[in-house]
Amino acid sequence: MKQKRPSIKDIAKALNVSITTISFVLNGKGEERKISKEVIKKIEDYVEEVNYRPNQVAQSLRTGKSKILVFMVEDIGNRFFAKIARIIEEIAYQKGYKVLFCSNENNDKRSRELIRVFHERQVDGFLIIPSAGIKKDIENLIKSDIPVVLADRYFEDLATHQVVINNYEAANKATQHLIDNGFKHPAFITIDTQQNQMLDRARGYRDAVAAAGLQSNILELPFETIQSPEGKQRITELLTGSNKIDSVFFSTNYLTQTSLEIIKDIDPKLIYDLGIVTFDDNEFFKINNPSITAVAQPLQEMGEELMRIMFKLLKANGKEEVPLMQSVLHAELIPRDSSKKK
Amino acid sequence: MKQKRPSIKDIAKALNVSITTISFVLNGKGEERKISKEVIKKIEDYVEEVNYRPNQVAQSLRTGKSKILVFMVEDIGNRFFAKIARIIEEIAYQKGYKVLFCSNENNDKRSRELIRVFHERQVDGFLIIPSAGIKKDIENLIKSDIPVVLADRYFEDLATHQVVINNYEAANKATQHLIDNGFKHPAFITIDTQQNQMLDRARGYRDAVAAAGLQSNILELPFETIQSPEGKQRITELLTGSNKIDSVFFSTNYLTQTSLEIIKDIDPKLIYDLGIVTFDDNEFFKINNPSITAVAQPLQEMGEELMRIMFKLLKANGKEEVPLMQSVLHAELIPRDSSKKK
DNA sequence: TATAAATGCTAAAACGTTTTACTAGTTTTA
DNA sequence: TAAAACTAGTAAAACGTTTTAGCATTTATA
Repeated sequence: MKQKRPSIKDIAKALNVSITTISFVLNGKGEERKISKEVIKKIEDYVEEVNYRPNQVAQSLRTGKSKILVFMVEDIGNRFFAKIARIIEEIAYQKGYKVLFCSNENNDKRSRELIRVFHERQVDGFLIIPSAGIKKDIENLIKSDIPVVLADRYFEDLATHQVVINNYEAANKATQHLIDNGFKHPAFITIDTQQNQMLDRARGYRDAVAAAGLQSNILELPFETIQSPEGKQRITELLTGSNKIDSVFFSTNYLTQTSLEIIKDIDPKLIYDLGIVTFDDNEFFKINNPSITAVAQPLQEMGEELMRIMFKLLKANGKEEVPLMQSVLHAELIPRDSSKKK
Repeated sequence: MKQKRPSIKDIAKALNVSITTISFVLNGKGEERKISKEVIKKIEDYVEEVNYRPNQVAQSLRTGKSKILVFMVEDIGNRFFAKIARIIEEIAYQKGYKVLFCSNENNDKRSRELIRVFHERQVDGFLIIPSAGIKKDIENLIKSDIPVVLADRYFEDLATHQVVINNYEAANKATQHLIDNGFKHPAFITIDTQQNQMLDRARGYRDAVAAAGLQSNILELPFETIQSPEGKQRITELLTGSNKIDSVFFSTNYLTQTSLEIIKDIDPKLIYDLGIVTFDDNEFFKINNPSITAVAQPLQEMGEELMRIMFKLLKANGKEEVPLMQSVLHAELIPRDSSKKK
């Protein structure tokens, strides 16, 4: 028979002290509240003996704190997000926090719904990779005095704590790298979005191309069409079209994945001729033939920085004013074979 | 100024009805409890108007239910787990459940700690990919009448609800596939563990090799050493050693990844000669040169099945006895170029 | 016409904590 | 030696729900 977990009340009865005293002792306020050594000892021993654990739900109700953070990403199944999630989980765990992950599918409605649900659940803080249209919701969240840190992207005219990378510079260098290696017609494949990280990458590409006096060639695909026949058709057209390109820079990992499949379908040899650079590294890029040049985001650092800021906010506790914390980390270009001129 | 969220008490005051009545109406028991149409309407309208949402922590405290499930995996950053996580998240979401993911690093102590923490947090159910030494803990968890479903592996002499795949058969076929394709010396690289899914895969390999009258050649690496120089050294030895092997079957994705790196390091051409089959598919296997033959686990189906069982258990609610639910799903061999005899 | 049943609602306990305000006794201070 | 301060606690409210038991009225029944 499943016996009930002991509550603080049971302990009080067993030891013949008040609930209050026990609570003080358990929260390390024994000394401060002048509880005698003996009583402290007695309580601690008994708690140990019956393996008492405070009911955290009751604690949450009383204190309004849940020790739960939310990390909202586009898709937890995507390597980029999953890796950061793992890092965040680890850091949170060490400080006694749990992390709820959720995927917004880059969809505003879904994002909104998730924010609402978790806000109700009294989570202590939000780490968010925002979809494009939820500025207002983020704003409201911040107004309600709950810690919020954005990652990967942000909103132009909304002051938020955030951790991003130098997208412009990284994209610029990556494009430059192709040009330096002798490619004359680098194309850029990206998604059609107003998200600033993508816009920055596009700017980086455009400026590099312009600086070299070359022609810019950008293909923007709507997010939803990437896996669809239509999206694939457009990529195929770019790769095989009359507008002779000799290299491609992909703005994000799922575009790379889809496109590499297409490249293989069109002509298995094509990958050896085409110059390729992609945003977001992957273990298999090193292994691939040819190995794939990538802009590697500093995942570990991003996770650490996000949590550093989050803990600052949690500590400030909505009481003291905290200065805006905005970090720009540096992505690293990892040159491999795919960007060598053949 | 951050105004407080309205509580049921505030509504009671505003509408001049009792808290009880409101609670009944909100929980859809209005009719049943003979609350008049007008009062129901009044309450519903007002709730809508002030956008009232019940405090879920208070609900949890009172009901003992949290609407939170835990999915414990080896490493949420690993593709296999991340993909299932995504599927589970989606299904849970539709039924109003949230999912807490956590990584046990294949470590018993960590697993134990996580189970304890979440049990205290009153989560409603556990989906667990167990590390090898936590049988006792799983047993206790089940005894405490909380829904538990194991995935990917299970314990020989513990009756649990579970979803696994036909590891023996899948490994057997994969090995057979190499043999059928003309490879005479297939090796098997796996991790040194007592986890039954791995033992089954090893058996599958061994039996296939024996049936063909060939020599079995197994390399077992301790989990911790896989990324270490020592582990790499042993893989290198197997691949280059005197014991001439012509093909390899990898028992799990991280072994494949590490090994492919090593193969590339040893000799970039080697991958074209060596026969390769791996457990766990990956988007990049299709793209790779040569494309890599893989045993693809039915991720979608696994997630769905896990949740189907979980919801059955949640519905039974510890009251009624439920029959043991154990599913064996079928992994599919996807033949690609890496297993063709050159 | 008295009683039983149905109607429409509410008071209050309970879930398990934290925290504020208090007390009774002892010691120190002026 | 009376007042102040300290010691070692405790009682009870509060967090926001759900749920049991019950209470007036009104309606149906015998």
